[in-house]
Amino acid sequence: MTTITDIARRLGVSRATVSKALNGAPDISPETAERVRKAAAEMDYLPNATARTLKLGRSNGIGVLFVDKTGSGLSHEYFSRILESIKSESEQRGYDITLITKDIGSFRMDYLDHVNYRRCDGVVIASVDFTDPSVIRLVESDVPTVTLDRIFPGHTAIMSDNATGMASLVRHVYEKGHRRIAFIHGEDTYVTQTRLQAFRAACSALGIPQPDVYLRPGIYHDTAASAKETAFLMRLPDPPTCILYPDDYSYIGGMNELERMGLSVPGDVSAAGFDGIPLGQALRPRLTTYRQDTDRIGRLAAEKLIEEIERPEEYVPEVFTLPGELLPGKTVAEAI
Amino acid sequence: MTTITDIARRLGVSRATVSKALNGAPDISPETAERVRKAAAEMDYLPNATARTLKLGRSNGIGVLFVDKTGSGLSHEYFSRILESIKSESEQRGYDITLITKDIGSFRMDYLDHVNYRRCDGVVIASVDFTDPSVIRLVESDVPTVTLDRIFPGHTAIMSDNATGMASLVRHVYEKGHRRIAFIHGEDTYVTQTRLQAFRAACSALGIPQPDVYLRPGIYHDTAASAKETAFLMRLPDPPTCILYPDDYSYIGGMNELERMGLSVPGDVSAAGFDGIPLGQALRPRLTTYRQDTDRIGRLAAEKLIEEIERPEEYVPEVFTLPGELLPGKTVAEAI
DNA sequence: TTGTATGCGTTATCAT
DNA sequence: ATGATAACGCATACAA
Repeated sequence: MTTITDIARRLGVSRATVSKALNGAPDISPETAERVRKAAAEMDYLPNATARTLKLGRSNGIGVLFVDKTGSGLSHEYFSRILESIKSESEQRGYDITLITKDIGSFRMDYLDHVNYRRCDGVVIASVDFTDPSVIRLVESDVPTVTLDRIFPGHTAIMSDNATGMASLVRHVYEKGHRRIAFIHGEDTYVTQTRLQAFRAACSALGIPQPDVYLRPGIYHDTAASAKETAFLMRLPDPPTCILYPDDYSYIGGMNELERMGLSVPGDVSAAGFDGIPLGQALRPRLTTYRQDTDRIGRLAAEKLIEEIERPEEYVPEVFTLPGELLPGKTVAEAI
Repeated sequence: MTTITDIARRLGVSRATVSKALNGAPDISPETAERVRKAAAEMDYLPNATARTLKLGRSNGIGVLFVDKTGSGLSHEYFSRILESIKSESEQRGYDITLITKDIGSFRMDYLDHVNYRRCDGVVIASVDFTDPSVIRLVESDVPTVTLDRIFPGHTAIMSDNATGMASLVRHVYEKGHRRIAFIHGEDTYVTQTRLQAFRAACSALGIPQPDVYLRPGIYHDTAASAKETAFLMRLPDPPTCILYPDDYSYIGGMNELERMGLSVPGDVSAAGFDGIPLGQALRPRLTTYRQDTDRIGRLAAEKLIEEIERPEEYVPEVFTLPGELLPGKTVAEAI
């Protein structure tokens, strides 16, 4: 672990000189700068992030907050893909990633405490309960934050285009001839509200009837809940001809339930998911769904967060809505 | 951000006293200790990890190295589940997690450099190319490491029981009557070698013929490679009646290829995967596979790593082999 | 029992 | 152009 002091000693110069040379300060002679750089390379010098952070109050690290209420956490394919893209974009820009949590060890802390404890320069907030006071406290602190799929006034948010996604799904199944469309939606979140609203608007615009009983409360990423609601829907006197699921993964629950009931997709009933994860595309019949652009979502989140960190004065918070694309599969048949 | 100095000032004591009181030093009077603790709580004091790390040379943070050659990285369900369990176990024990990479920003560094840069107390190494010199350098350094699915002499390794897994799969399909069993294996890694060896041993023990042409080189988590090898196998004059895939995910490639060829699973050919991820269990027919215990693997890795960090003298490296379980699905039919 | 002094590695200010 | 010095927040050896 060679330090700046080692280099200074070897070259017979002061530590200040070495530091300046390494950081490209203008008041160092080109020859000295070169000597220092050469020595640093030879001695495998690497700055100590800890010392630097202590001195500068900046860590060159960002925190990522990922708490999935269903407990599936990182293993939720949609979010792990986003994490992956946040990570690679951050690295390129010189930041590494720390996973943020509550209550690390015996320390009782909330998210903001953890962020301060590690001096994270900013945080990407994804997949959390946005009503959690700890989350609110973090967002309202002066730590730069970027939220995913949730808007906080005065902050940057990256939104997957849920409204357009839902609208295009409804239009798609409408064009296939469906008029009795049920929607199993996720628990009450901003995303869910957006989708519900878009669902209703699209149905109205197309003149599709909207019986209340076709709107079922499911849970994201929860196959049991979808199974239950699927059973409920199909036992209705007037069952839907198409069911929209909260997400691709939860469709599995419905799929299995339908099989149990002796119903085939899309022979007896059509279905569509949301997310566009590989899982859905691997199913047979291939799932009709709306693909969210996880790669761009993650990259943009990291990019904007780092912009805010590095140029706080010029930074203007914005809401970005990223389009996805309809992925027509084989689970929506022409309705009779 | 209140510091130890703020507390000292408010209480009219020295910073040393505050520090000692907070750390439960024995040479502080109970009353003083109590006063300090109370003030700290009131002032929302939280230690600054950076300063502490600089002083102590320990960060209370561990690094996690996760590089998937196929580029799927964290989005590989098997690994993201392990990461999730490493994370929750570490948190409980007072450590948080930094994702380790090469070349962060303009700094050219390898894994060990990154670990030193952040002063990680230890590293869990998973899913990497273990022949990469950067990985070797990290393992051979004196940073405590725990590897997953790969043994390095003198280090702790957590092994999923690949040998038993492969053996039980072979036995299972044998009992279903299969004698022409092909194995599409992953790229050449320790895990692959273990499975290949177990496959051969099991076949020998059961008296199953092993034509070389039934042993195909696939790639983990790569559907295209499995598709290609599947096509090859099924065009053989004497095609197998059962194909074992590198993992559940890559089976998808084979499944789709078989469908394209007009062959049904398990009607025309049987198949099995490896991993036991939800994806496989969601498929219809449900995939026969061997489930690896991601939860225990991750927890044990974190537990052992932290033991080594905290009690380096007493620590004895060990190799742990964690059993999984056969998950009989519907993709292996009784052979004629 | 408490306080003083020192240093961890770095950078920034101010002299020289 | 270079160097001496202080400071970031904390913990510890040693002094009082």
